[in-house]
Amino acid sequence: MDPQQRDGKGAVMGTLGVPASRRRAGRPPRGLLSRNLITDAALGLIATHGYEGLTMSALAQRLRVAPSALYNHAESKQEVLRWVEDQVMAQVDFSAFASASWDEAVRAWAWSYRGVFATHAPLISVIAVLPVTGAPETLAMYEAVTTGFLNAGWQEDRIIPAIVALESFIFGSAFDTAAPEDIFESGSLGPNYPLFTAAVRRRGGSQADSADAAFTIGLEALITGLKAQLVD
Amino acid sequence: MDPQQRDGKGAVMGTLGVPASRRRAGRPPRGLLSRNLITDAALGLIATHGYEGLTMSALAQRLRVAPSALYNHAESKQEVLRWVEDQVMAQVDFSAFASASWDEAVRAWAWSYRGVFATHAPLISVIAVLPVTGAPETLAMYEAVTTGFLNAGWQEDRIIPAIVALESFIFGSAFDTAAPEDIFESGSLGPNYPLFTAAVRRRGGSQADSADAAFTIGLEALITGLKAQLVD
DNA sequence: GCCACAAAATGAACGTTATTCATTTATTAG
DNA sequence: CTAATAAATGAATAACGTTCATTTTGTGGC
Repeated sequence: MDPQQRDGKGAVMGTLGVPASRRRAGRPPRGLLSRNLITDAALGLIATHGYEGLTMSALAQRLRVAPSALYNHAESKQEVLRWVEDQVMAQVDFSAFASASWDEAVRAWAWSYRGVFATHAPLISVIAVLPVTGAPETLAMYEAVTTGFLNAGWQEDRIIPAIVALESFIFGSAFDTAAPEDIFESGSLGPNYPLFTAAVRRRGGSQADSADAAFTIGLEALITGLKAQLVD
Repeated sequence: MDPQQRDGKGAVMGTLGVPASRRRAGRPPRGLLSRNLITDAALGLIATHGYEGLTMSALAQRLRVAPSALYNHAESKQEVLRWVEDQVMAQVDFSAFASASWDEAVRAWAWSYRGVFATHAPLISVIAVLPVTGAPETLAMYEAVTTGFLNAGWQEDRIIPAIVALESFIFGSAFDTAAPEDIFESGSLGPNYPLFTAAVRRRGGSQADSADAAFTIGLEALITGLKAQLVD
């Protein structure tokens, strides 16, 4: 797609044509790349072309640079992904922990968290396993959430497991938002599974509605259940 | 790795060496491939070399066949992955729904489910979005779970959302089991986030223990919370 | 029993992808 | 001023999924 973006013809040109200015090799007077520039370009690419569109070549093209130039700044694509991850995490709104009740804060935070990662599902498998070391935005979120839990009277040793449990549910739910309308359609095999098929039919509404309903039910259950564990 | 599995030397050979019998082109007398053979080989490959090891070339090599031969049976690698998926789903134990109480059944099923997908994490992003159409093992599980919910007195229209909520938590938790020991180690940034850092320190034990603890807390909270929603 | 056609294999391509390396140029430290 | 380093290009590479022409074999209809 998009045959030759730069110019064409190996000819030296310049005799007539528009700039076309292919940069010659060698360090340029002023740097063309930086961690921030790369991260922003990656986020832009993801926004317009999705995660399949995020290739090192496309990234380089968007930055008007050769692909190999990226490797002077990032060790690998994985590292770029890590930068993106922290930026994405910064979009999660945890402000409610500073003001609202524990219930309300968890609710607001969880909805925001799921919303953000619904559009960044491919990051989930990376994030879920990635140390937070060197991810300041992520750490800032955890600090705020921890504070909220402490203020609500949570025991210190129960906080991290509770956060992990909530996050697990949020991540799983983020995947669910991308599920197609017919995910539970059993097709020709349907009659073999009558109770399930009937239950699926009772659950009306669009897929977005279904995903929201499941998230609501699960989140409220978690909030209730966690609070119950708190008192004993 | 494994330099030349087939033979070596372009020479015709046969004058002395062992069989080595490189199959000549053309349809063989008896078929060498089938959906089942391919699925089993894929599962074997995953078991020994993980999901990074599951390539079409490796699959072909294990089946002693040229890579292109696979495409006479599977449309794509994605399709092979779908076959694998249904086989993996068959490993989930949902038998408790036939005998135990709702609480006990959900508990047993969820632990089994998480255990299975902890070793098949790369499948999660596929499964979570894949229609169940034509996946009999998956459907059998849903039918059994639905039955268990009905017997426990659940309203038909609340069952699917509840299952989806539980699954979301299970999938997210499966990712968590693969997290490294130091996932919450804030490193040099630590002092900036004192409450979080302290809470992390209070959570002792290995990563496996931590993951189990978070899963226990979340699952018990979900069970409690869902039951609470049931009565109102 | 022949014959056309479909099915199933090989092996040689192809287009992407991430990544590496030699080379060139510019900035910066001593 | 000079040596080292940083940052770009462009060519090359290996791996991966996939396609295609070709060959051989099985099969169903006359």
